[in-house]
Amino acid sequence: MTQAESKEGNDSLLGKNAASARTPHKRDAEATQKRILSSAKHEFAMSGLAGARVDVIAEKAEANKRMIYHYFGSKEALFTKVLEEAYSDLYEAERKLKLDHLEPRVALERFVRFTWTYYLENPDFITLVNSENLHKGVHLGSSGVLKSVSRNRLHMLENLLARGQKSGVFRKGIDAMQLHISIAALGYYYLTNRYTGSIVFRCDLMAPEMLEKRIEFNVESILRIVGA
Amino acid sequence: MTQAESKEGNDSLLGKNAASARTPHKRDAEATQKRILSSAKHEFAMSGLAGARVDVIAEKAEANKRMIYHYFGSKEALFTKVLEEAYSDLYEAERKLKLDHLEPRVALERFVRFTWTYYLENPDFITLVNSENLHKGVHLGSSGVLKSVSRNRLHMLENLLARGQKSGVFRKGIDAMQLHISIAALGYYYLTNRYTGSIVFRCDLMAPEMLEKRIEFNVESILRIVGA
DNA sequence: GCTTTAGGTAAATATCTTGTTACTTAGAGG
DNA sequence: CCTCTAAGTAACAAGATATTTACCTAAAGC
Repeated sequence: MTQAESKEGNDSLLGKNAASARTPHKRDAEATQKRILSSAKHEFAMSGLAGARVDVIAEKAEANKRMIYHYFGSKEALFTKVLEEAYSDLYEAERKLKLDHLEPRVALERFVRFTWTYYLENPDFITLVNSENLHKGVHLGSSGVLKSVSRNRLHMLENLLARGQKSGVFRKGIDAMQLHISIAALGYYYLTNRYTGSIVFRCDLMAPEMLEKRIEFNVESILRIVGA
Repeated sequence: MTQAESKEGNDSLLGKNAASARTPHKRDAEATQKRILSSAKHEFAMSGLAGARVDVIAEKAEANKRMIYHYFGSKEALFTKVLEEAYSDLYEAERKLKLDHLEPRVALERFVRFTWTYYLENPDFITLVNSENLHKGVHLGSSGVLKSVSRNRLHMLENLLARGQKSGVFRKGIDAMQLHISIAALGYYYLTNRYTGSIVFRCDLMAPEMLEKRIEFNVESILRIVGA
């Protein structure tokens, strides 16, 4: 080693290969917080609150443990922030769905498919929610963010149901909350229990053709539940 | 200690308050293992694999940590055993359901209610399964027990569907596995996410009248899904 | 250029936690 | 009664782990 590292040479420490690890990050509070949040989301999703390691979160964020405490205060506060972001992201994606102008059955089907696809493409969301429920919701419970963000959570579905009932394609008396929960349930359960499910049913629940079968079953099921 | 307990005096497995905690247990390998398993089930269900503490498991079992390693080998092996037992218990309860002689729709409804009630009365089962899925099913995957126990898991439901199709009350082409998963999903999701759900929907999902509404919705949903 | 401050680093600390070791003793079988 | 095995206890070792402390330095504002 000639003189390769002049001053900030924070090399090997982590086993990553390319340049990104070498290049010390420019001082950028916002970027560092983002890296920490992203890393934390991944670690908490992978190992849960108790299983995740602050050291690993810092390392994967290419940041220092000290920064975690500087920006977030504690491991639990970081977990709370991660959860809030996860919910915000889902709600944001939901809001982008424009279902109001669609025929009710088409709109509902689209919502079912959206929910499924979101879970499929954001597996972290599911394990984070599971972790929070293991902890009895204490982090979200004391977080104003979720409460404000999840206001009118059922509005869209209520509108949809009302339109469908009016036009006669949906039956009357459907509870929007029960339906919302059911739409989530049919996808969430399948995906969150994909490992034990694959063992119990002796097949790969994550095989593409199995996923395909599942979403089609879910769409048909929900349409039958609301059908007039 | 007079002689109060003759020999198998395994007092209240858990929630003991006064004397029983003091009285040293008679030497009884089987009883000790049972106490450890029961305590471990509770702790793992409450805190997950990473969050549970071997010390606490031993203490609550009124046993010694050493005994855990003596009888089960490691924390993970104990977790595996707890899981195996949890699944066996569910399957055992399922087997006791005698649905063969019932009219298909009645039998199916009974199965939906059974599944719901089992989850409701055995909340440990849900969190244990969640924990195992967080760990990608590695413990059950390498356990011969579950594999042998869950053979023919769909047999009952397949029979039921066949009978209902024959008599015309169920439509044709229903996949027993998809239906089985859906029956579990509608109950499991609601209960496993009861904390975050109560926050998001601003109501107590565990209030008796809410539970009542949910199971009725689930029964109707499943019957609609299979309806001819 | 100089000062100040906020972004950043490394090492220390105090506490936990799993698993082990060395030891004690009940009680079954002779 | 005596012996020997297996149930049980308590204390320890080694390594993690969350959080803090002491320190450094880039770069923004003057």
